[in-house]
Amino acid sequence: VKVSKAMAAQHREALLTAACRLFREKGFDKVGIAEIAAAAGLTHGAFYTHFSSKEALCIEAITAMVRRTVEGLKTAPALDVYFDAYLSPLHVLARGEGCPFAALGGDAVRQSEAIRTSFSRGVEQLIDAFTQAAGSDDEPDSPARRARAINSLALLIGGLTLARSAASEGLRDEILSALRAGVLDSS
Amino acid sequence: VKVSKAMAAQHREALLTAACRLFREKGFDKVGIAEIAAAAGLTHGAFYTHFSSKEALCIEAITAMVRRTVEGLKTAPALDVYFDAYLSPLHVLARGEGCPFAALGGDAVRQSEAIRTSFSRGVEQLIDAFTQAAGSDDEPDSPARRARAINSLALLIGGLTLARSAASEGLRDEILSALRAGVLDSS
DNA sequence: TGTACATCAGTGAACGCGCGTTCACTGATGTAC
DNA sequence: TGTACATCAGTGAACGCGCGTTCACTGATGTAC
Repeated sequence: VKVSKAMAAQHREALLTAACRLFREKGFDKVGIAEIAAAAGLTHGAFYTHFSSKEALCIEAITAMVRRTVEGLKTAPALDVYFDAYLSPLHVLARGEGCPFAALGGDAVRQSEAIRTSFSRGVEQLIDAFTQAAGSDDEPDSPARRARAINSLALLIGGLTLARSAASEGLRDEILSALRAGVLDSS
Repeated sequence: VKVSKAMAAQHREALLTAACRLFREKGFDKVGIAEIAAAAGLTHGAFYTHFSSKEALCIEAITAMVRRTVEGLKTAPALDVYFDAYLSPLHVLARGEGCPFAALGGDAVRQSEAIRTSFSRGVEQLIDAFTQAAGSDDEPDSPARRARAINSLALLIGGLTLARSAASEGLRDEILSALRAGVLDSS
């Protein structure tokens, strides 16, 4: 059942989009090719006409998620709004659409070297983007500013991880509140 | 091949110890029963005379790792020494012996409800212990002090996750340095 | 513009593999006499 | 203290299952005439 080139390109995008969501929801290892293909409305066999292997998909998915995250940072209205949205119950629940670094940071370290490398490149891009977003426009990028950006990122990622580990809403909201208050102090 | 009760108890401990190390190194899903049993010097069949299932082992392992982490916090000499050790290249590399929350926080959320519950209890205990460790002895536990403890934990866990994601030593050490400097400011 | 045909996106059966778990069996332990 | 025997920790083959990947096949696409 051949399909028009436009349709095929759409299928490829659908596979990639589904992978980005499912990987963040369940981790790289707990998502199968068949599941991703089904989410894109295809069967598992079709997957291999678009990607050479699961590893290749992982790498493309990481690149895509990082790109979107970095773009989101660049177009963010104000950093305190970004912080509040990041440290919100909504973000805690919406793993599949949320920060790829919080969702997959622990996972990526244990994958193949190619995946770790592409994830690491993502971290570099994230730090760069955050350093730019966190400074005033006239001030030049300084090591101190970069260090502050790294601290903020660590707080956000660690905070979201902690909040997601909380089984009760009470604990979750206490963690989120403490972090939102804490972020204000350090900025 | 029956074995003395003392030997059997030793084998149980060896299974639990091996599981704690391997889970932190590879995550819950990428470690098999056979691998854990082999690390303890047994075959996979013997595993089931000590634990009813892999899930039961995961829960016991989480409890054991949390207990040790909390004890380590209570007997820590000084908090800034603890921070420096936590944010060291050694801790980045020694995943199998390091902080279970940084190693498994992202993983635990995706496991069964029983595992998530026991992990969440661990987070509560960690926050309690850290709140106690971070305050001066005369001052009573206040909500503000608890909130500061949560912020410190988020910074440590997020920072270690970021540092572990770095593929190059340069990036890793930059992240660790930025965090060690940042922790001083907020304490 | 119509027709004949090569291309190739998608299908679904099949593969080898590793997993968690079960179970009949073994033989040292430790107890009852 | 010695002996006979029930217990049970440990072994290894076997199970069902889901995984990533392959491949012969299908039939609509899009091109060559």
